[in-house]
Amino acid sequence: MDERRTAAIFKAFCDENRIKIIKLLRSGEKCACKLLEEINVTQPTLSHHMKILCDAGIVVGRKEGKWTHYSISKKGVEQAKECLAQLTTLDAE
Amino acid sequence: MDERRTAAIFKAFCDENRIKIIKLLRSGEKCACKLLEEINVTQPTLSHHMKILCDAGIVVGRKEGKWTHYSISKKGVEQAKECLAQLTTLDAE
DNA sequence: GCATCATATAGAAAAATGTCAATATATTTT
DNA sequence: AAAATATATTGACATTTTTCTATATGATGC
Repeated sequence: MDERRTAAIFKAFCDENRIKIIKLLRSGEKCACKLLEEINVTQPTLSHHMKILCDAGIVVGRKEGKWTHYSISKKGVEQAKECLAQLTTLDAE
Repeated sequence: MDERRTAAIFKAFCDENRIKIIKLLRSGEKCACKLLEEINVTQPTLSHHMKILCDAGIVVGRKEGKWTHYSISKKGVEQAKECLAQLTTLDAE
């Protein structure tokens, strides 16, 4: 995995508002309007953060009518964990 | 773990130069001057990144005479892994 | 003590990121 | 079709981060 992609993945976790969003999604899928009620930013700012979280692969959005439902991506989380493990494992000597 | 601390931990992994530094340390402890040879930044910039990595707990510095030897902190890495796991595990229903 | 080497700190400039107001798009409802 | 609702995009501004130059600190060797 290249450095640029690794950085993009972990950008999901290096902003306090995004961490709050991820924590909210631990209890299950939520639509953007529900998330908006719970974090103290405007709607365009939330939309911006959701894009970064989706680009990182940590969150997925599911469109249904006029709503977008967001949830934590099990697959994305696994990739992040693997990436972290690979990055921090010492080389065999 | 609070959001501010979580963000500080993952800041270690969201800059391309810091990821390069971590990768260099996978082969074992290295002094700052050795790292400086391998990444394309000035000495004060390297020093700045090393501070962020140390604050995140991912890297530790060991002073020996005029050198500082940096290495990956097994403990810090474990904490980061736990933090990531906790953050991304769905709540029990 | 003075010169040298390795690293850290201070301060400024440049680049990236987070934020908001305004507006666009797409869907549903009336 | 028009109004209302949910979300995305645009563009501007503020803050934060990254980077540099210059300088300071601290250790070693003469």
